[in-house]
Amino acid sequence: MPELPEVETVARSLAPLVGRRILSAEFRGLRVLRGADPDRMAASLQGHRIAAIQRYGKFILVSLQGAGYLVIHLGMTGRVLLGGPPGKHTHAILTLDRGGVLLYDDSRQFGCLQYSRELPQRVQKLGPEPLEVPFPEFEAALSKRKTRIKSLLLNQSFLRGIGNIYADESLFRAGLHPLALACRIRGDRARRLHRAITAVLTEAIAAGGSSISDYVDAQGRKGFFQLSHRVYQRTGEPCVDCGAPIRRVIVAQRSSHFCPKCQKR
DNA sequence: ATCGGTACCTGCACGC
DNA sequence: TGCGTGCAGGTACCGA
Repeated sequence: MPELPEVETVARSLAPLVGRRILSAEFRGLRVLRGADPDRMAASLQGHRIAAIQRYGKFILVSLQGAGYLVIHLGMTGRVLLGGPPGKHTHAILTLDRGGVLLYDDSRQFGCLQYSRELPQRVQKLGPEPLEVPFPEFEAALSKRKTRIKSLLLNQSFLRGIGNIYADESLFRAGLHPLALACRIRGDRARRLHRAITAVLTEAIAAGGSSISDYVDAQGRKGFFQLSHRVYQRTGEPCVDCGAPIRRVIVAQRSSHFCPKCQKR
């Protein structure tokens, strides 16, 4: 499900939980706890009030008043839902005051929930926010990487929050081939990429993200940015700009969709 | 220090 | 109907 725009949408939809108290926590699927003890985790959460909920890259940070963080990553299929009956893939149930219930669902279990006093290492070492990184810093970072641009955009220590959809869509808008070498993208081409990333992410957030299969926010609402995808999962369909069939190649073990005419190395 | 390749899971669409 | 295959928004870890 979740890249920056989807996680941002989910985090925003959790806003009604700020100020509420966690009465209890129950964990079923233990894989999403990544080895943490479910009883200790529940004890760490119990009784604390939610001070803030924010997105950080693809993570959701739930700040507990004076008591650390509940750190949530949605993986590929994670969903956070306010209320509703628990299902086959419900791994966590948080009971809140005033009758609130927060469920964590995740069929593939690539996501995780973690309690931590400080921000965990893997969160701290993420790169800058794509919507905040200034162009000179972005260009300088590009110049130091010998890898292909598609791989680099997926690397969370380069920028935090971009995933497969928005990498492909950004490269299309910038007119850059996914296999282009990052260190050779300079000047005008770098500028175009920086602008494309900003535009794509901003538009996607405004659309509530992309609902590819069953992604919904915490209140069950779908996003509609999938209607604006120009290359992602459009293999064989005509390019919206030139009509050439969109092609698919594997880069960094992930599908890359691009227009062979509009996107140059 | 940086790369690419592999592993981890379940569900779905497709062809036979 | 059922089975095998390939594919899917993710990251962690390994060895080169």
